[in-house]
Amino acid sequence: MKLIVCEKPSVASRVAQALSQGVNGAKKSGKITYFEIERDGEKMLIAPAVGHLYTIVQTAKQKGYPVFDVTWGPSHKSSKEAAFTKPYLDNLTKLGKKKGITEYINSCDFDLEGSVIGYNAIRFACGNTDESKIKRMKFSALTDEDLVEAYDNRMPLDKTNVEAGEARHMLDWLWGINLSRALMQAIKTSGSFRIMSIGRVQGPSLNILVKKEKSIAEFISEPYWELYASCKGVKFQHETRRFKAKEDADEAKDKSSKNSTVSKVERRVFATPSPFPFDLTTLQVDSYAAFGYSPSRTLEIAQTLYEGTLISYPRTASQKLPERLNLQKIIKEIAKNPEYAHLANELIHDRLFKPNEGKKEDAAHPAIFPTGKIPAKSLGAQEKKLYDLITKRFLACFATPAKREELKVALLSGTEKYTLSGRRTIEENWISFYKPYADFKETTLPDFKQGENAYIDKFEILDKMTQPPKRYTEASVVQELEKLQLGTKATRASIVETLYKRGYVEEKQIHVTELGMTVSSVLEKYSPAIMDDVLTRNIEMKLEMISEGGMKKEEIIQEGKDVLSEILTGFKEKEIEIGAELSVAIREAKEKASLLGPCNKCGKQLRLIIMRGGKAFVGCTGYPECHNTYPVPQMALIKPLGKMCEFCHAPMIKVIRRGKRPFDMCITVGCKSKENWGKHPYIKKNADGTTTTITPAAGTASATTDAKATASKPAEEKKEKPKEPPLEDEAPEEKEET
DNA sequence: GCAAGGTC
Repeated sequence: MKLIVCEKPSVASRVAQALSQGVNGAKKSGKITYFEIERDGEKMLIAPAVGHLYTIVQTAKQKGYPVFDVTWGPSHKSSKEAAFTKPYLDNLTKLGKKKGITEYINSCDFDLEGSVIGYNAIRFACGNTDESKIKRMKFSALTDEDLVEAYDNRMPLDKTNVEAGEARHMLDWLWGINLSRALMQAIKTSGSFRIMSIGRVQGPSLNILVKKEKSIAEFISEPYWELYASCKGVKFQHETRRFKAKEDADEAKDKSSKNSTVSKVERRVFATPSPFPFDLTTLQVDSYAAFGYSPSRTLEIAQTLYEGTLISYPRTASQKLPERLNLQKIIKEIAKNPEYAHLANELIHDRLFKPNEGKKEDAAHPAIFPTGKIPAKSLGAQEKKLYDLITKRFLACFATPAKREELKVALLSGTEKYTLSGRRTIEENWISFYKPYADFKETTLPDFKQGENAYIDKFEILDKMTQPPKRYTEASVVQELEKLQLGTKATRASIVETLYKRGYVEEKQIHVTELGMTVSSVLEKYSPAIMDDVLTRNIEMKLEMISEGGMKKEEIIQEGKDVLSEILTGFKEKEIEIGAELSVAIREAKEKASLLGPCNKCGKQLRLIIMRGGKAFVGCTGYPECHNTYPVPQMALIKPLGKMCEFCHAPMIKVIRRGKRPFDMCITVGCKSKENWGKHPYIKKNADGTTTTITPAAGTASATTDAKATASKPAEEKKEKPKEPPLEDEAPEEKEET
């Protein structure tokens, strides 16, 4: 009997199908599905992992740093978030105990992580210590042919890949945990506490943002002038786009004449190719642009669609859709959906079944595509939107290039030349498939003829200032990280999220906070390697040496420990100094997180106060002279927004509750701004366990027995309560931090 | 509690 371990459930099912030639063989072990099939007269078990089932843990229970002794332990024991891995691990343990297993086959993705996932599952979960019994399958597509071939030609255990992968895990842990602890320890010496982190990817990611912050701070805005001539209702700009001195613009204007001639009319038709299929990063960028969903939210929604078998695997870097996916059939399936029938039928009618592919590839997965299954009516609003984006994008890839026209007109006015250009779409083609997500500027110019006399109605000089470099958004950082090959397609979004969570960065147009700047400068001084992507390059090189057999894992890890040990010693010596520097930024961050704005009674600052028991309210920094207070929602994370309510002019706060949509409100009880909230009924939990649905507008209440209602609130908040925020889907994404 | 990397 053979046991095949796969990286994830969907692959286990594919492998089973391919190797059994269609016989299902699915078995249930609790919630887990594994497969028992027969091949060449031999029984085979095919079971899924769910990514890593094991993680690095430290060998001894020790709190400080440095810590260098680590080993593997079950993921589910290390964090609550990994609880979902336990049943998969248990299932492999159970199957591994079966008698008569002669061969264990690692059938995970063919990369370093896949080699580690499968190997750890086989040795730790299945309990096999005989390495000669382990084999490795290598495939780059999940087709029957590829899988059968990979099985027939299975390789011996790829031990060097496993070792390289292990080294990656260890080095990341050692660098990350030790330096994070060093930061926290330094802060403790100054009497504060704060969770800090830094790592091989976080460091350079923060660095990218810090560099931008510095370039903005150093930027000196300079004035410049633009000169325009209005003619036939459109504005021509002087060929000198930016005048550095007002006098020069004035002079050019003086040399111009209202009676001008059209000196050039140039028309050019050009093709705009249809878009590439979505890889994860591109999906995240477009989803951010279209809906404002953060990259990690987009991945979450995509994961839901994938689990509902509406779209293919979303964690892909591929921009290719191979023919074997049976694209024609998918398009025909989509044509059955009234929402997309007109688009899909157009492709079918014109026999357009070949997509315009991009360059990027992914060894394990094709680009993201809809499966053709028609979504249920009950699909959530956000899921529906993302599905729409993915489906229209998919269809647009097959459509023909758009035709656009560019028109350039030049005026000769006195001795001066003015130009104007505009672009418009002549044939939409793929653009009509990708509406409303395709966004092209359409400028239609009035008719101009070469040599014609054109009268200029007026000249205009505009004062302008040069603008600082644009800030990154979450989506554009993810894109930048991909360019620099930092992190992976599946982790980049969460890395950026971590920087927010640590308070190193803030706002949608990303600003680095004082804390982020200080962390960056401290590490730049004591451990510059962690802030530089050279560390990643270096580690990648070393890993390659391990997997090619030129170096041993132990050597590389020891080398890392030696370098790190020196850095940590230096850090420890300066702990108090570093702590003092960081604590200035932390105090500032804490204050910023609690101050709301001026008190309407005494003019001092209002402050969010959290009592020992966890109860929160807004008080005045002028206490005890000023007794002004406001209630705020309990069981919630409250963040000052730094702006005032337009109705009552009291400070606004953001309310973030576990498992709910964050919302903004002012702190005034019964403020006019909350009137509209009453449009939606809210559910109140009664003392007896029943719930009451209240529609504030009508003032009526009806009892129901829905047990899953919102938590009850303390007494003084009840006045504030009949005002649930609007349930609009359009609210931009917010981070949950509770 | 701290990383980065898989995945439901």
